[in-house]
Amino acid sequence: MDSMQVYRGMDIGTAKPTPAERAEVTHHLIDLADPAEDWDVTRHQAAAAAAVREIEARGHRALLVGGTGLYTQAVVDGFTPPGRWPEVRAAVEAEADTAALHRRLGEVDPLAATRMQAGNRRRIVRALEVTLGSGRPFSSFGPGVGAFPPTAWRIAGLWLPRAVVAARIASRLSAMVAAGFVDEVRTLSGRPRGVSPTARQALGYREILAHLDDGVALDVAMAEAVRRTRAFARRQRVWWRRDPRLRWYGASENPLAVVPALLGDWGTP
RNA sequence: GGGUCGGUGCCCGAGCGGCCAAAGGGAGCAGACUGUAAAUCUGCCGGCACAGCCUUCGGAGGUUCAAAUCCUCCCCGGCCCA
Repeated sequence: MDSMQVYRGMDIGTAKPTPAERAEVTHHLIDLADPAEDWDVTRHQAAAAAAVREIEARGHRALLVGGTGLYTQAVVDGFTPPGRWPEVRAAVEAEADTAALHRRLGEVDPLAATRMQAGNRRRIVRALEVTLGSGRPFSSFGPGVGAFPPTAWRIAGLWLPRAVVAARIASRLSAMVAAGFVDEVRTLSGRPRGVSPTARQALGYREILAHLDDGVALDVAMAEAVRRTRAFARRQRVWWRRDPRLRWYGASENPLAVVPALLGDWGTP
């Protein structure tokens, strides 16, 4: 349920499970959207909820696998993200000074203002959009991502030495390129409907698009993709490290080494 | 052998007498986060007994109140001539 595997045609670069793997274990939340569409937490949450219902109706247990912190936690904790107010947003966007926007947020929703960093324009704009658009403070829509309420889900994290993670990221990308990643992106960018802003920022895709469209050398693009993927891995660690409900499982080299311990903990209901 | 351009903190790379422990990237580290989240954003980043002190800008000398910045020699690279 990685956030980018929902896109049809984005297979190699998202490490989408193969047809053989999917025949063995049913995977959900895959190929749900056209690359020209935007995908977001709400859609993701709805799709995940539907999948879980379906799985449990079959008497099975659902496994939520993925590294996108917000998306996964939105499912686990049942976030209820507020709606959208495009006109309000446009008006807010007109103010170029991010610091001024943050001050404004401090006036209309002080709590929200403390929850986000003064330079993070994207988040500040969204909070203002919601507060001004709905007439309710953005912060009233939920306790924030640090509440960690009790949950029926069991949460596990896989922890590998950083050098191992780095090496795996680099070799994984090389393997993807060898498997035709560049051609996949070429096909994608040639599509008449284009690639949505959300889809085009996927790890590896953004860099290969830059190679294809802007003449960035392939090796430079790949190095950037590796760099950004490592940064993402770091953000995954940071996201989950603060969640006291999560239990880490460590392996020194091969992540599969963790399976026995995991099954040991999960075997009993 | 001659000429020339260069050697800067973990890496790349600015600086070109004082305002320089030295711009800016990268890496690394620590974080933020309820509709772009594989996104976006913040802090730290020579050492220490830390409003100060110490050790850094290839090496050794020198000039100066003061040098990463100027001079001399040496070492090491790139390019050009031989």
